[in-house]
Amino acid sequence: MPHRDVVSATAAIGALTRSGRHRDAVALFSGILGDGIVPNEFTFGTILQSASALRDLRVGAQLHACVAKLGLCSNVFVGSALVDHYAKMGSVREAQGALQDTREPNVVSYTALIAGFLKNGMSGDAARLFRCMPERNVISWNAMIGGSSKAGLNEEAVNLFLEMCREGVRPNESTFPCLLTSVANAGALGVGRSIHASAIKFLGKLDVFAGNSLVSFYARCGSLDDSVLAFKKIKNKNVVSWNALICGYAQNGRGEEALDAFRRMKATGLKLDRVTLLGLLFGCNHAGLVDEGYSLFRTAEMEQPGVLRPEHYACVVDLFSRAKRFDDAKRFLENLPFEPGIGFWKSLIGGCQIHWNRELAKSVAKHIHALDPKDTSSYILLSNVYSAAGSWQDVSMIRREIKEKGLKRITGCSWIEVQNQVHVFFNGDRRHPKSDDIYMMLESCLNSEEDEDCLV
DNA sequence: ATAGGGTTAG
Repeated sequence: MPHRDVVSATAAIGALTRSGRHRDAVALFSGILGDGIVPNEFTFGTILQSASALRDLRVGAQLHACVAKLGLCSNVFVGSALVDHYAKMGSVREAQGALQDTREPNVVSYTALIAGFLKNGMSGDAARLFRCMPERNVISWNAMIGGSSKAGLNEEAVNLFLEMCREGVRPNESTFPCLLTSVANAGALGVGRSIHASAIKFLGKLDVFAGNSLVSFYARCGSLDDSVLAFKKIKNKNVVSWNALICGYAQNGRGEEALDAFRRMKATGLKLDRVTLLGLLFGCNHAGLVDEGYSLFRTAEMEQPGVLRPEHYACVVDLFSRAKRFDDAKRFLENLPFEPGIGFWKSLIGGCQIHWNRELAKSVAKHIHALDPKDTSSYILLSNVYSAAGSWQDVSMIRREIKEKGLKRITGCSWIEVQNQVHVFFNGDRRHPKSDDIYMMLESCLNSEEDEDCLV
């Protein structure tokens, strides 16, 4: 059916965009141009979304040219759609240009650019623009909170949320998913509990998005009971809800419970996806359920080969090598349907470390250094294998090599939350204000442990 | 009889 006017054509394009048929939307747009119908600002608003979804800069540029020819660049509606498109494509400069072309940019235009800044690692620019934009609504706050959270600025995300509440802006259901993820990243159980309470206060009931992040948040903070409780409260559980639960069990070393949750998930008629499988394999890994894990992998390989990704194969290598089944690991590695990346060899060398397999570790380290001469962790792992095996000469050789090549190791850290304050510690860290007391306590703990050993 | 910015699981 041909579209006679721009209104019905725009409606048809919009329907295609919303149902994810982006190629068809673009084709229909070209069609109506051919029919001599002149698109309006709403037409561009919807078709630019399809261009973003297709990640097609060429289509975007053609649309922009078309906008310019029609003299619509200064239109605020078209302008914000262009800003959004360029921001989503990672072309921040063009997004800024589109905002400058807009005669009277509004809260939507600014929010689109702020989201673009954050997505492209320009959080400073995002914050500056956010502070000076003429008007802010809940969506702009959500963009800042979500963007900061995704950029790893967890504390910033929480502070923004508090500030938003102080300014009297009511959070909505989109505020909480990212915020809870940030709090989980920070491991701040107490802060998360208050945010949970505030979500209930503002929203009454939580939707599946907030519910899912809550399940994951509690699990990642080690509070599995609360995680299960949050899971039970979700009305329309989807695969993400189950994944949050399964991964929570897996991360806390509860492999059997992860498997059991998976059985219940299947009973509801849901199929596993790549995250489910990853969580299950991870859970089996940490609980030593080698055969169970491998059989899950094989089943998925037969029934849903589409979900398999290199990281699943890497998990299987991990599974075998942790269990000291190096022959199985090597055979599996030799039969991969793709070239193994560096992570595969790292899995294997990790197992070598646990089981003191010096010879295998040496040959695996060669593979790793061939793929990435700057990889520090494999040097460290290799030196750990040597020191576990008592080959001190090899250890000092590796240490010298690390030093000569100027490699930096990424230091692991741990943290603890006390009264809503998260305290972070690195190895040998003395920066904490109560460092002396902490080390004194640590000494006395270590000493009493020794005493116990003596008694035994 | 059309519409724009923000959301979950590893």
